[in-house]
Amino acid sequence: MLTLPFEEPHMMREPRFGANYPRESLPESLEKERQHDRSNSDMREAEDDMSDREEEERESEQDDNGLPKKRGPRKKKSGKEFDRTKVRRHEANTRERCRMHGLNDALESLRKVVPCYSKTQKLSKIETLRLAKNYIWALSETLSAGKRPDLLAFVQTLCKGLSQPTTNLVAGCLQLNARNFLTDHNGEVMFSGRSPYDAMYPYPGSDVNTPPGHSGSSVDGGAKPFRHYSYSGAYEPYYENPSPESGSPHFDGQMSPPMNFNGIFSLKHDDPPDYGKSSYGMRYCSAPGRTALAHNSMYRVSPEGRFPYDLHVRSQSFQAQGEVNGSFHN
DNA sequence: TAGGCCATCTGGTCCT
DNA sequence: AGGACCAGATGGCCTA
Repeated sequence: MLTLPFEEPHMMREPRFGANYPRESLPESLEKERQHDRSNSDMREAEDDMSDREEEERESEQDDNGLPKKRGPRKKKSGKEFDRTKVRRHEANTRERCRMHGLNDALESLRKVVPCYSKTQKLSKIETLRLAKNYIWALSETLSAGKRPDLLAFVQTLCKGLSQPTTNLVAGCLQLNARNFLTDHNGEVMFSGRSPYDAMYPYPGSDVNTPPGHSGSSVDGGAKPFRHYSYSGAYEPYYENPSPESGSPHFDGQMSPPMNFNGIFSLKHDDPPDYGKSSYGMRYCSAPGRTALAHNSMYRVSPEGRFPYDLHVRSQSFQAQGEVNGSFHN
């Protein structure tokens, strides 16, 4: 169906800034799209005349019951009524744009609190939602387990159901070898590596890392290709690059806010972030020597450096919730 | 060039 | 009546 606007030519030139739209209070996000909008509206303006004609033809085709309309002179809206309809439609369009911008702002806020954030390589909407769901799931499992989590299993849970590019991005953010988190055709994350410490930290339960909506999708119908690997001083093989200063090819170097300002994942940080000020959640270090412990950590790295990350899952997570809620209530 | 992603317009439905 | 919400349609942009 060809959807064409009602706007009159003079409105089409500034489709976003009709008489009823407060320019002064225009959000920044709207301002940035003005240029883009103009190009679209120019195209629509050329089609406006045809729009009116086609609309009238549509109205004449069927009645309220979907049946062909009775013959006779079609009731035509008066010019005043027609103008009012157009104005209302235009106002509705403006409101709808604002609503969608609010939705996008909220989504952007969500992007900033999931464990993989990059201004230059933004996650798509659907991938943001998937990653957020996985993140919540992984954190919930960590909480319910009541014991130190498995790093790789945690990351694998994060990557479940994500596209390969997103998986690469997440792995890049975490400075892990993306090849260890290959996603198979069923959307399951396949781990190609093998930890010699698998038996050292056996994970309780068999399905604790399967997010809702991802169960039963494996080929064998029950067994998950998702294996639980523990982390120890021998984790170096899982890094794409031993240098903490280099990321994956898809990673632009900007860490997600959990690393940048929330401190969930703390890579590339020699100094521990100030958790008392702004951070929450989980972080882990990129090298055994980088203990980077917060004094209020729930989980701590063992003296042998077997567990190079720790968790902050109590008060800091509530802080995080507050931040998220705040973002969504802007 | 095809496909993915996105913004926008639009009409329908529901609610106040 | 009017606003919020939703989903379909459409076209633009970008990338492989």
